Amino acid sequence: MNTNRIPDIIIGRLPVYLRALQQLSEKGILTTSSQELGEIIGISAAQIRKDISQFGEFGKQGTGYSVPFLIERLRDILKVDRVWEVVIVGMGDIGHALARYNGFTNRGFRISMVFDNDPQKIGEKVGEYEVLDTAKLAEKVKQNRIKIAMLTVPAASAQEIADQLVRAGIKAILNYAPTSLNVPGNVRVQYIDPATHLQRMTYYLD
Amino acid sequence: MNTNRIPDIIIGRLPVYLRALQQLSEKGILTTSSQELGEIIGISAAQIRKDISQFGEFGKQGTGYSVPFLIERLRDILKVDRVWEVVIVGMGDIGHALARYNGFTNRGFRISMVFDNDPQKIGEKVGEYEVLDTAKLAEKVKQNRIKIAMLTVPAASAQEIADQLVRAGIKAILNYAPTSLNVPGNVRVQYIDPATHLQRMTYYLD
DNA sequence: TAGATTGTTAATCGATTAACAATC
DNA sequence: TAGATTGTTAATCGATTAACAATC
Repeated sequence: MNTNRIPDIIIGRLPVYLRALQQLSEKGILTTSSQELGEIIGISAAQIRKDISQFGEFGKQGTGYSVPFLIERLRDILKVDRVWEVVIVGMGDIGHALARYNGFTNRGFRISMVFDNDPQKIGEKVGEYEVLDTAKLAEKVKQNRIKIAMLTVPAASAQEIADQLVRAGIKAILNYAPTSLNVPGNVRVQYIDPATHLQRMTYYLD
Repeated sequence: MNTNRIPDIIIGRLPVYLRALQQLSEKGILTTSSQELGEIIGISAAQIRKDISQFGEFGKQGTGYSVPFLIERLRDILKVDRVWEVVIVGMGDIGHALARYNGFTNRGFRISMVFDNDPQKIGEKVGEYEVLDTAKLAEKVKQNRIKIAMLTVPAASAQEIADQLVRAGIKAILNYAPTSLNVPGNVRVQYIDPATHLQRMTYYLD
C-alpha cells in the first residue's frame, strides 16, 4: 500500500469505478476482476489495479475483487459513506431538474435547500422544497454548515454567488453556469456545461 | 506550427479557452494575453501558449492575442464555425431543461428533434419541439444525417438507446444517464453525471 | 527605444502500460 | 494441482513547466 498523496486524476476515476460496481451489485454479482471492470468502463485492467492498489490490497489473486467489499472501501475513501447536504442556487429549468432528480439517493448526497432571487419563485414549491430567497443564502449555509453547492444561475451572476458561497463556508461547487469561477485553493469546483462538452467532440467529426 | 496528432487533453481545453474569449469579446475587449487568459481560467500561461501554438502562430510578441481572431481560429479548429443539429432522447426533467436551454446558440449547436417513448409525452410540446416517438429515432436520425445526440434516458435503457443511435450514424453522444456506455472507437462519448462529479470533490472535504 | 509577450526548447514531472512473481 | 488474477516494478510514454531568444 502506498500512503502518499493520491493524484487527482485517480480520485476522478474512483466514482466511475464505484458506479460500475454498484450496477454489478444490483445485478447480484458478488465478484469481479480488473479486466471485467475495465471492459465495462472502457479503461485498461492494469490502470484499475494500479488505482485501487493506492489505497490497500483489496483483491485476491486468482479470484479478483469482492463487489460489496470494494464498494464499501470506495465509499469510505470518497467519503460518500455518509450523506452530504447540498444546496442548489438558481431555480431555472436546470435547478428545477436537479431538485427533482432522484439520482443522488444512495450516492452520498441529499438536496437540503434550494434558492432563487426571483420574487415570483420565492416561496413556491419545487419537488419537496420551498424556494428560499437567495438573500438568505449565506445565513442558511452557515447555519447548517453546508459544504457543497450546485450553482445553476446565469453566467453573469455566477462569480458573485460563488463568492458568497465561499464566504459562507462552501468547499465544493458543482458549476452549471457556463463560465469559469475564481475560488480559493481550498475550494473545489467541477464544471458541467453541455456546450463545452459537445465542443470537445466536434473536433473529431468530419 | 506542429501539425502532428493533437492530444485529446489539449482539445478538451480549447472549448474552455473559447468560452473565456467570447466572454472577453462580449465586454468589448479586443486583445488578451496568455497570462490574462490563464488567470481567468485558472491554468498556467505557458500551457495556454503551448496549446494554442499546436495549431499555428496566432499571437504577436509584445501584444498578445487578438480576441476576435483567436475566437475565429478556435471555432474553426473545433468545427463549431457551423451549426450542428442535435437530438435529445428522453424527455424527463433533464431532457426538458436541455430542450429549453438557450445556451447552445452561438456555440455551434441547435436542438433538432426531441424523443421519448412515453405515450403520454409523445406529441406534446416542449419548448418549440413536439416530442417524437423513440420508435422513430433511428429513421429520423438517418434521414437528417444527424451526428450528435444528448442522452437523457434512465440508466437501464441508456446502452440500448446508444446502440440504436450508433447504428443510425450518431458519432458523438453527451450521456446524462449515470452509466458507462460501450460504443465503437469512432464514436465519442462525454459523461455528465452530477453525483459522479460531486463524489470527485468529497474526497477532499473533511 | 524599452517593455511586453509570444513560440519553442529542454528539463522536469507525472501517468500509463507491460510484464511477471506471488498466491489464491 | 492448474488456472486465474492480483499487486507491483520497471519501462515507456506523455504532459507540464521554466526559461529565454525572438520580435512586436
